[in-house]
Amino acid sequence: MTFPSSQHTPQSDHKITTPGIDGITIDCVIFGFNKASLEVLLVQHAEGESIGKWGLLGGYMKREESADDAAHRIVYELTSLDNIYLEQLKAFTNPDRVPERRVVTIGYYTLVNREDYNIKASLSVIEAKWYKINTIPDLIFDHNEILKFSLMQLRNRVRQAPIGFNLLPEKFTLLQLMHLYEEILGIELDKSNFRRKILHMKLLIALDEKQQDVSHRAAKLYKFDAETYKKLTEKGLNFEF
Amino acid sequence: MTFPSSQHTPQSDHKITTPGIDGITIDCVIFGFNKASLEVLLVQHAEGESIGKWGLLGGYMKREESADDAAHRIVYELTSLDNIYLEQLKAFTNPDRVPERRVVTIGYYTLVNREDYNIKASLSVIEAKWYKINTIPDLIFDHNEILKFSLMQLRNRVRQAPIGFNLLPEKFTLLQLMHLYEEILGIELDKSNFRRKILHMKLLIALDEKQQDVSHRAAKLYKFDAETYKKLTEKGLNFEF
DNA sequence: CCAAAAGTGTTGTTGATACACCCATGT
DNA sequence: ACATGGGTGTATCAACAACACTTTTGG
Repeated sequence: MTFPSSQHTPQSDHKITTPGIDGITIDCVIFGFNKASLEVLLVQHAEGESIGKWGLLGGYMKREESADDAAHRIVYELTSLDNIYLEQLKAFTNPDRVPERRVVTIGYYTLVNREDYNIKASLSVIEAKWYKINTIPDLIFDHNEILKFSLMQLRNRVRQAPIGFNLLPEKFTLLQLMHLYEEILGIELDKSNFRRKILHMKLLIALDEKQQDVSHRAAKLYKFDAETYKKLTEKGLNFEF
Repeated sequence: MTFPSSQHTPQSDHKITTPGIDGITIDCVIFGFNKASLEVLLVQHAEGESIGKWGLLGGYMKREESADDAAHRIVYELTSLDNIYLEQLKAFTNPDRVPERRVVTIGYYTLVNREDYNIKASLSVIEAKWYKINTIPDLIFDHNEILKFSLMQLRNRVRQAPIGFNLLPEKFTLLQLMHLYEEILGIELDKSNFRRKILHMKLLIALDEKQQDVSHRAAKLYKFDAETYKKLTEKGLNFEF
């Protein structure tokens, strides 16, 4: 937008029509997939007024970084995960979302492969723990709302683009992938129809490997084909199940 | 998120790790539909450093209002439009999106019926003008980017929910609706197939009225059926064309 | 041999697509 | 009469759902 004349900028005058904001934070919903459950990484904070309470991983956005950069940094500081799938949800701006102060938060969600992940001791975090998404406790501030929104967003996005792969190890079986979709979308899928549909998309590369140490017929392993995805992504892609 | 210990809050210390932000603004992409064209309302600002330049309608978010409230207020102040369809896009946070100051903006888009609309003289706006979306000039700051993002979002949302109706008068013909979709999505549709599909959805109420003063066979008028939409919306709805 | 999951095949139904055609009305 | 858009009907094809079936492997 355009700024009012200079004597009304937030810098020169904090008290008039635009008293400004006390701060902008980033809060990040970290999704993981374990066995057959969609889970979220929550943290218990070590300092501040919300000490001991569970909440999303968050932090301040610095003046010289974008929100995307801030989100990547904050996730990296805790998990050492790099190059992860990360997407902005929206800004949460309810004036009383945080008591006392006027703090706007920009919500993010990320999809991580739990095998890669490795919690670091962090200055501001006592503990971090994965929660199944149907057993989420009461969280600080509006974090339950942010989480709910992120789930909606995840369910929508997962139907339109193959982002679900980010939750799986590099090599996976078709049924693992199917269970992932079933869990995220909360529906049941037909094995046969799922195979046909997903293989038709040409998004998977069949590997010359099979599962090891399973007490039943070993399934073929596949990996996601990022190349052909790029080609397909331009003309749209239907992921409905 | 959780705050660091009190001596590090943005209030008590502006210079440490979280120097904060100079302000949060709202910028709003106002879409309208005229004849067969999708258009956007742009404004020319009367004051500030960007005087005379075209940009999106924007303004500051006040301390005591949410971003949604601010967006509604800002649109109302210019157009007197109330109860309009309005949706947040995302926060735009590039550190140098605005020179000199660190200003984050929360983008919105709205769909308005151009028949209802009535520009008001506004303190901060010299002029407002509708631009066809393929003839958008260079805008201030990152407003071209915001506009581009809003178009993407509009194209996605319009396939999933019947929000397009907000761009039309209350009573409309099937071909008007079809042209709207053609224009937004940039595709050609088959008249016959479109009719079948849209009427099958039961989202339209056929009125006992016809077009007036047209130099060809008058078309039946329809209106959007908000009731059955609510019922359908819970179990999802496919708007693909 | 049995349990458990992997993987294949078949069939009916639905819905999208492409087109051809007739209808009403103002000039 | 003809141009313009309104409106109907139909044949073809691809996608999907439902479900029955066979295969492999460990215990």
